[in-house]
Amino acid sequence: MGFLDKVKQIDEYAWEIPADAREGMRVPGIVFADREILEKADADNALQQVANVACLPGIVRASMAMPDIHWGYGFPIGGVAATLAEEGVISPGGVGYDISCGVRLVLTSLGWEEAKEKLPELLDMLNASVPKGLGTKGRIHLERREVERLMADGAPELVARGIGWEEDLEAMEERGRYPGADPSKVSERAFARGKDQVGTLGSGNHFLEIQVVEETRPPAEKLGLFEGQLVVMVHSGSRGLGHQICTDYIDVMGASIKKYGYSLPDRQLVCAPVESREGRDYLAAMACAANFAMCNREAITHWIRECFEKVFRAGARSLGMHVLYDVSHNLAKMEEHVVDGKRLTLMVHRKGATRAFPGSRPEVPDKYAETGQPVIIPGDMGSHSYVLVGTEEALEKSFGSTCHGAGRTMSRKAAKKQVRGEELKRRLEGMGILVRAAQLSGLAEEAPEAYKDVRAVVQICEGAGLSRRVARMRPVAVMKG
DNA sequence: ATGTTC
Repeated sequence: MGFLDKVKQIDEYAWEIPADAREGMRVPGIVFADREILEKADADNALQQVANVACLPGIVRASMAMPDIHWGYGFPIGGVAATLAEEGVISPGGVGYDISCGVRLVLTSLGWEEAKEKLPELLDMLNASVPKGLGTKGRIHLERREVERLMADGAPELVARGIGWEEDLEAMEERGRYPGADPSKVSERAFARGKDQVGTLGSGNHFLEIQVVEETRPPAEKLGLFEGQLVVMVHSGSRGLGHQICTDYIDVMGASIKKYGYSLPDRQLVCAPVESREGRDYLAAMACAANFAMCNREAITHWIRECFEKVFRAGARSLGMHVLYDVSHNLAKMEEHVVDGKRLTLMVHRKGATRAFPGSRPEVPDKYAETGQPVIIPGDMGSHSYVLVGTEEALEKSFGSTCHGAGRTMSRKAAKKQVRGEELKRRLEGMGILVRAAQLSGLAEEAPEAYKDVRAVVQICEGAGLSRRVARMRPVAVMKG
């Protein structure tokens, strides 16, 4: 606490923590927020974390945070930090425990009016088809070598096995294959935790939701979105695999920190040079988790399509079940950016922040060259979700990044104490939202009141120019671990 | 987020 008096307002939605706010800061902090969010972030010690991250070796321009900022391990959730690829560091805490946690949106050509009668049947079938909850095993059983291939080669390998469609790859970052993955850098323990978890939802804030598109604006039509449309949102990550990889490399880098002579304000910021044995090994393992997470969401998509085919008695292709896009909001990526007029190769850490590139970037699929990259923003259970698109302004202001969701405002523990799962389920059903939860206590942790207002978060991102709203969806059915 | 304190 106590950073608020040092913060300077830059414009309506941007605040600067000057580089002299604490010892060791190499760059300022920039937080995209309104006053209310800023004050909460300070009370949460998250502003302090923004300032801490500004001390990382090789960080450029600023340590940033999106309006869904809240306290996290070392780095704030909602944080963006770019370090020089040659002289800077990579830090597992800047990616997070759930490596490549992300969201995808599966479209349909169905209108809500024609589909709503089938909703309970559909939800029950999805509930029976997609494994969920803590410690869950999946339906795909693979030999060790096969899992290694998924980690090394990503979603194309899964598609080659008949799970998912070839065209889905165009709707995934890196075409479903994060480069540089090396399964030999993944520990046996990480391997053991992840190997049976391909195609599982998980728990916590991970969910599968059926939603109805409520309001659209251009270029919605170009993205295949229309008002009244039934869509499916999937939020999941790399499960036990990513968690263990993060744990392993926090240990590895904790042991090597002295060797590199870094003095950091928080032990949780452990890191190693991008160009070091430890840094390269982490990135090779992180890439495995990224590929695993994309395969996870792709396998879940496969079962979603199967359920729709059974319930609507039509092929998934004729039901228009294309993937709009699959975003990862916990990842570090090597990207080129212009900083102070110089083109630099940077390691961009996004932790609870989403890449939001304009169509001009080579990373964006050709089909989105005109519209910009779709960004999928889940709200909390009782509220809306959004489709945004990336902007040129985001590239200039935030290394092409925007928010990732509403952001917690209450700890899981506090939410559990305050909300009863049974009551919440009834409340949501009273709002016309069907609920299937593996555990009612898990539902309570994710209660709407434990989150910020996603509308405000998205509005700030748009107001700051970091992305533009294209569609708003309301949930009609939610499935949680 | 997470075989929820190996």
